Amino acid sequence: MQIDAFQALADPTRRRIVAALRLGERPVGDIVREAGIHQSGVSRHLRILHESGFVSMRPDGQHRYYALRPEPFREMDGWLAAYRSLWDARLDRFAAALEKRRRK
Amino acid sequence: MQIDAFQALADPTRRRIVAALRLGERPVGDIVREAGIHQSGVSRHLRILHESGFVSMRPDGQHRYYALRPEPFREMDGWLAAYRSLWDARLDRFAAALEKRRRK
DNA sequence: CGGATATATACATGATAATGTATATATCTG
DNA sequence: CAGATATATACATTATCATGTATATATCCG
Repeated sequence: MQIDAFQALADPTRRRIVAALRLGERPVGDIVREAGIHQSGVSRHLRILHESGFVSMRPDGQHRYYALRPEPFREMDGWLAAYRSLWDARLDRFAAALEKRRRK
Repeated sequence: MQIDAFQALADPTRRRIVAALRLGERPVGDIVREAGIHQSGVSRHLRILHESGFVSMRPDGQHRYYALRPEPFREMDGWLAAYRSLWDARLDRFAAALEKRRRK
């Protein structure tokens, strides 16, 4: 994996692609229509999203279906968790409770 | 504000700086010691973090104290929320409901 | 005032990254 | 097999970015 989750999301076009996959898997052609850049660029962005774990790929004939994968989102959420007390005291308490529960 | 929260966090050194501020405000000198790059680089990173809303600055004599601000973290959490059903078990039922709906 | 300390900025440089065009590869259809 | 369609990749170009060195600015202290 060449680049990390944060770097993968740094590019706005990649975030648009990720958003386009929110409702389920899509073939590249669909994504190109929403991305606003050339097909070759979308293909490269998809490779980066794949390498960084954000998407899976399922070939089907001449199509390739891309779909979101949960891991990097979990990772980002884990990173955010360390700062959650900064802005939401209630959530912090909730997280502590969850943590306690998980350890039982 | 020139760059967005995702771009601000894309750089590992900036994430190290953010981490160094987790326990409260620090003067630049402290941060330089933890950042692993030259003072001028830290200063530039702090400017970027400031412009993207991640840090506040409080001058005090010849020192400048930087501290984390909550807004961009909230923003990131809001972004993540749209994908939470992907991976958060508590939201599984919600996701299933959405899926069912989409197929109709 | 004058030197020391803390921080920011200008400049040059090397690295990385996003993009389009053109082309390659694979698969489908007749 | 031949053309059409879907996707990926090579290449060139341009823009952005991280970094160090050197210097500027501001504040402190004697």
